[in-house]
Amino acid sequence: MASAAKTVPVLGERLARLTGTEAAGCLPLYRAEGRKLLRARAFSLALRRSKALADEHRMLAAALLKRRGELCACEIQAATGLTHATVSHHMAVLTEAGLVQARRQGKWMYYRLDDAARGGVP
Amino acid sequence: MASAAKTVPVLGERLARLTGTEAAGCLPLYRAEGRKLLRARAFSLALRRSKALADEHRMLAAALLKRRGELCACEIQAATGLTHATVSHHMAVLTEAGLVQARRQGKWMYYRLDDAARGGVP
DNA sequence: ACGCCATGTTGACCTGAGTCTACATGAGTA
DNA sequence: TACTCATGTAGACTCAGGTCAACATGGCGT
Repeated sequence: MASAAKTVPVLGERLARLTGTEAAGCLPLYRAEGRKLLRARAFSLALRRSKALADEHRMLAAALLKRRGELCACEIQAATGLTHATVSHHMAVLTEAGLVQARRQGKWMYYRLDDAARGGVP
Repeated sequence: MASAAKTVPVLGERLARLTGTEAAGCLPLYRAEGRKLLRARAFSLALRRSKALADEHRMLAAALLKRRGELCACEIQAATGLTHATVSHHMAVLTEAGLVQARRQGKWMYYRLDDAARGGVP
């Protein structure tokens, strides 16, 4: 891009002035540190969990599970006022993020909060 | 809606069968518990924080701040590879959520992670 | 005062995600 | 086996939000 070719050297000079290092080398150093963090396993796990709890209804379901211990899908549907399809979608997101464990008993599906996820849920 | 008028009584019967309570009364009970949780201050705070960390670049900025202690806006820009406008927007979101504190020194703007926010950031 | 530089703000665009209806699946039951 | 019920899945729609270019603000030096 033309914008990248224009802004990047300027930013490099600013960083060189700020850190006292060589202008050509300091910019890739910052980028490398950022990319390394993005690839870390702990990073992607924390991001998945934050994204899973970044919805009002999912956070509500998690908070209910924290209080009640275990709830049926239809109970969560009643508490949230959503369609059963939407509830199923939300619970799948929470389960895939490792925040909720699902258990099937006959026709009913029971969910409970994973112990590792109690922090972050009010 | 016609859908609400149709699905709500059925759901009430299911819940009554599940909990052993009266069909007419148990559905509003679940809804009331949900609404009460949604209004709680701790709930909205936790939701704001999760939403603030539910973005790859904001989580990256928070993780960098956790390691470096304090960073200039242009350093975060270099590490994320974003425009300065986008970085400013993200840092405002983190600041409003109470996860990051901003400090102005001359022309530069320094950010650092709030102590209460270290959990949840990898 | 004037100009430069680092950052904040605005407006528009566009992708992603929450939501619903409709249909599919799977478990219990007659 | 056929029927019913609870839940999962697919596709479409809609809107919040991430992104950038352009402009505005505010601090420092000359």
